[in-house]
Amino acid sequence: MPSPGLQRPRGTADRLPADAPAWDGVLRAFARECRLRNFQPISTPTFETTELFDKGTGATTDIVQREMYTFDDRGGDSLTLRPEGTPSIVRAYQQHGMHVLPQPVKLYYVLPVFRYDRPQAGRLREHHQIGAEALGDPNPAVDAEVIDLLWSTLRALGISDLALHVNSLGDPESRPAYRAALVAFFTPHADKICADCQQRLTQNPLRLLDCKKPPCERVSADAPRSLDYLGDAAREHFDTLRRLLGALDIPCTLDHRLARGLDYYNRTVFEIVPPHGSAQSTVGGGGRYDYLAETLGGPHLPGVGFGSGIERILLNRRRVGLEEAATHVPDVYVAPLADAALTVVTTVAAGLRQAGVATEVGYAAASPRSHLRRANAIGARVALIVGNREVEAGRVTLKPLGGGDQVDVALDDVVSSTQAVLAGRATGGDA
RNA sequence: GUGGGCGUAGCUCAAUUAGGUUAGAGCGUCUGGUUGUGGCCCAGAAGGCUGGGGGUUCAAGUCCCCUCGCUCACCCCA
Repeated sequence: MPSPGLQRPRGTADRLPADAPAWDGVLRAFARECRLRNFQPISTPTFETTELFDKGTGATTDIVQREMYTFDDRGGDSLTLRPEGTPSIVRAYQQHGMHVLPQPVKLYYVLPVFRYDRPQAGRLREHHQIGAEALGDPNPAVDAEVIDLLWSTLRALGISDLALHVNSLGDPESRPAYRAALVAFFTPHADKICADCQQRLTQNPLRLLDCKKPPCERVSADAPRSLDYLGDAAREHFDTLRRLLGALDIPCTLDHRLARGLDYYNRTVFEIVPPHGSAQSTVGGGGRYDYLAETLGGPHLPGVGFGSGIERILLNRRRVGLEEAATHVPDVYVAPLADAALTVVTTVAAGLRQAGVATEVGYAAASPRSHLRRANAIGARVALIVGNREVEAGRVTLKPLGGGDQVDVALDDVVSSTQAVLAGRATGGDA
């Protein structure tokens, strides 16, 4: 691997031509599911003011505390490579006055996100997410549609063994009571939980729930459940969501310990995970964030959305044994046998391309053997050979590479004859 | 951020039990196999400061240290 010279930065990946079909497949499936639900595409800058994430993502999150790529630009402004998509989308909603549009405003995006973390399988410092946000409507039917969008996309991609975990974190009014209950519950057990968790006890008690360490899990098994602290409205919201998920035939598991790592969630939180996944295997996750917009200094704006890692989706496609499509190859190869054929080759190729036929050319005169070897290696189905004989006669030799006799066609008929051969019809050329 | 494994041509791997001459092969690439015809086959070539740096030794791809990178687990997330 590391040959001399420059290497890409740690935790980044090159996406090579061979990877394109799989990647495009994800984007196409996602765009289709979005279109079917009237989600519209949006894209926002790769970097934003640091303040957006400090306030939006939340100062107590790991993301903000130790994972952001933050730098001062030459003008002295603090900027940050986005570590997630949601705050940018809410910011764009506010900045463009999308409250004048029919609500909810439903947006989707595909974007690179950056987090400084130790790379491992399924975890990169730059990864890519598909995501969607529905802004301006608090109804649980919107939550259901957002979850359905991600679920359906993954199903369309052939990954059918994933599990949906859901929970409700309640609203700001009920949160203090629940938080206090957690603290009251865990404090007597403080000596039995890990050091991290002891810190969480004061910093962010909700996160005590999803610690995977056995001692902590033992303790938290009997911990108070957020559902028991929900207000009537939040309870009804969650019940309706689960009913609608049932109507959509989306099986979901109630996970009392699902808390998510972002500060802004209220009510609905969800995650989609593979059957035997570990912590870093989450394929996608999201939730409702009705108070994020206010946190950013705007008017009240309910919202719900998700993000899902494209690299992890692809990992799961491979895990379940799905084959990816082959890369595109040209249909035709045009081969000059002599310098005098170069002009003809160029114009023939241009004519084919105008007719929509993918065409590769030989860029220099060479022997038929070497040209045909190359044509074969490239995967072309038809070779068009132009040598001195053809140039003089104003014709080209058309050779089907899958077998069959080669024919000699007039320059004016090259496009139609080639298309006929590609379509599997008789060539019509005179031999 | 914490711990473990690994690092030889573009790729997959070799390199004779405690180190020993010009580090090999297959695949791939390029060029040829007389006269204008591919796939198979044959031949040849290109391609490595053995990730990088330092150390031990008469001698290091092989041993030691550092560093970079990959990888696995933890953590966290997508």
